[in-house]
Amino acid sequence: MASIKDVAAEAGVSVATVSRVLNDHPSVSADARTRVLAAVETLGYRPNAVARSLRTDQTRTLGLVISDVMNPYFTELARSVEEEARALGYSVIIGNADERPDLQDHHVRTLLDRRIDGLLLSPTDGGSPLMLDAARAGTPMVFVDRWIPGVEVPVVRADGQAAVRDLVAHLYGLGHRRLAIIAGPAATTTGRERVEAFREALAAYGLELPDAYTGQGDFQAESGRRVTEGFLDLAEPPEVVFAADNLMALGALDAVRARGLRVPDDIALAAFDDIPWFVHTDPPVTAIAQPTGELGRAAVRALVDRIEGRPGESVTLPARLVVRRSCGETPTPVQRSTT
Amino acid sequence: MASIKDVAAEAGVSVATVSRVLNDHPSVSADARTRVLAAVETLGYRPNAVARSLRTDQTRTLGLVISDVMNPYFTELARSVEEEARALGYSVIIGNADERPDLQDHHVRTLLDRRIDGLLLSPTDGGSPLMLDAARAGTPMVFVDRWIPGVEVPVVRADGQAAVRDLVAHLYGLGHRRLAIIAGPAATTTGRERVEAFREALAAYGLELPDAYTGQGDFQAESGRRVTEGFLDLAEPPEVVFAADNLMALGALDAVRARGLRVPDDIALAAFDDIPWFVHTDPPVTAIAQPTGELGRAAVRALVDRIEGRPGESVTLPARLVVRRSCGETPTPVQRSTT
DNA sequence: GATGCTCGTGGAATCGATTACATCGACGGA
DNA sequence: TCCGTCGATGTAATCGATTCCACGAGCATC
Repeated sequence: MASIKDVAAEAGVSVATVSRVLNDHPSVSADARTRVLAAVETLGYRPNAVARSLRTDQTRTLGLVISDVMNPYFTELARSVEEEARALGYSVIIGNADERPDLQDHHVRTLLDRRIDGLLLSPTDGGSPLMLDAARAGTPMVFVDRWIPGVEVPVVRADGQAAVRDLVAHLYGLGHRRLAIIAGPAATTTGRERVEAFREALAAYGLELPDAYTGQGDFQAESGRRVTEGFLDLAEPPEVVFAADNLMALGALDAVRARGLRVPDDIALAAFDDIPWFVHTDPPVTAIAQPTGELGRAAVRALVDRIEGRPGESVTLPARLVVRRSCGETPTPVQRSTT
Repeated sequence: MASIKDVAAEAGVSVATVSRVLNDHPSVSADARTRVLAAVETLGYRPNAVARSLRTDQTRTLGLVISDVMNPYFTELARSVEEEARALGYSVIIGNADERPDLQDHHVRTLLDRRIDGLLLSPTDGGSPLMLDAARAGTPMVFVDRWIPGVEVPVVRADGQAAVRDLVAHLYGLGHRRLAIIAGPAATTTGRERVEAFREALAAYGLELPDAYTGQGDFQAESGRRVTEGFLDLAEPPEVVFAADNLMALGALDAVRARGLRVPDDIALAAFDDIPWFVHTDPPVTAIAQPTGELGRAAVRALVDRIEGRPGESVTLPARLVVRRSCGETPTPVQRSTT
């Protein structure tokens, strides 16, 4: 592959001049410029990003470590992150942690080794020493969706509290009283928050959330299935199951179907995170939708702000309830949108 | 950030020795080794991958440019690619082309600039000059899923012909005679092949595939919706719509639902690419499943073979039909699996 | 005791860029 | 005419690693 030296030789100038042309530095003669450009053309020269990064100490690359690529929510997040980053002149390297702390650490380490300019994280757990060290060492960092309390890093997330209240109102209105939740891992903020929001919303109606109705999931489909089976085995099964993410909802659907039962007649279902397929499931699933694209874009903006020396602010956007038919037919819907 | 020089100073040896310890070169004394390791530990030193790549001319990184991350099929492919690559000691940088040739070129260019060791491509179109040049210049390359005829590059793909024949047999057996297809872009191999396989399978039953029943889609949901609406507007609409990928099937489902019609009573639906949600759609969708994980792994193995100087072979794996209920109830199923 | 290994080590070149500094010619003002 | 300034350019240092080559010590062989 042609290097800057070859271009310099071809154009009959020094490498410094070539570099100046490429980075359009002002003091270069029109003549030199055209000769260099011609040489670049004939040689098909492309600057070596590796060498450039070594010298300038910046890679114009962002690292994004997400908990699970197979989760449509995170896929969409990743997509919007890449789009916004591209618009701002950055590339993105995605690391998939698969909800495994060890994999998460692996990716953070590789990204750091590659000297990415900044890190976008949606932590799987409470934060490994590695991550904490990186934050302390001043690596530009931003948390998306999930975060780690006590770390001085901007957080970009959706607030689901109001939407969960709307959901509970909707369920109560339909006559449901025994409500259960499939929770996410307690090590994650979203895992804890969603249970808490649910519990508080129930309390407003004088309802309890007994331990038997609090299943421990891990944001993966399989756990949703397992927990739902547990619920169905109870002497008094819940009337509604609220899955804390879309994959666990899929698992719940599997479990219900495997028993030959029907949603919502035998048991109702609602989920956190809305995805296109929920419109077409049997029945369409009532869900809490996050402004995923906005979150991704805001996170990138915050991170790039940090990288380029500006403050970089936390952002919290509201989630909203999307009512469909999985909790029963609504006479007068609480519905705010049907998208 | 600590560099190799700092480690050398701390350990009281030269940088050459540090480098030897890090790359466990044989001729290093036990004493030097322990001192270096201790220094690495106290400084929290991590080798700079950028500098290393510049010197060694290898990044231990693979580029993967896929047509659309939001498509669950490609997401799964990306995931298995990353897994296998990691097992072989490589990282993966994913570029999402969103079915847009310009974006595809953008990603190929950026990846090449970063001097990735090899490129995994699922081309959106017939191949830009950039891609063709890269292939000719000897960049290790492998095509996955889709490929470009006439380019000397291994291809890893699924062969759907037999499965499409099984599908048509199934449809014919259910009494369907007017079969339509939502095709992918003619610029892609999968776009063309699936139509051809369908047409041939129909011919075996003495059926035609009229132009009116061949809708032009682009592998995105919106096009599936548009084409399906066109079909439904025909004086004699088809009895079955076969979508050439899962997103267009989603669009078709949208269109059918929007008219207040039902699958399969009013119109039957089948899709290429099976995804977990198809089990839970209303009704569950009959689909042709590719061995996605296997494809991803085989592609990585072929690419790494190329990179490391071994031949690197093309691989073709069979796809298989998964019968569900979207084409009508089956008395005696052709079904081979129900996963 | 000289010769020739092997082993451990350090010095220095190198990868391909960017950029500080030096140089040189032209030009304008005094 | 002379000097200062500015614009265009080249030389060389630098980023952080790897690796070739040289060198000295220790040891076996003859």
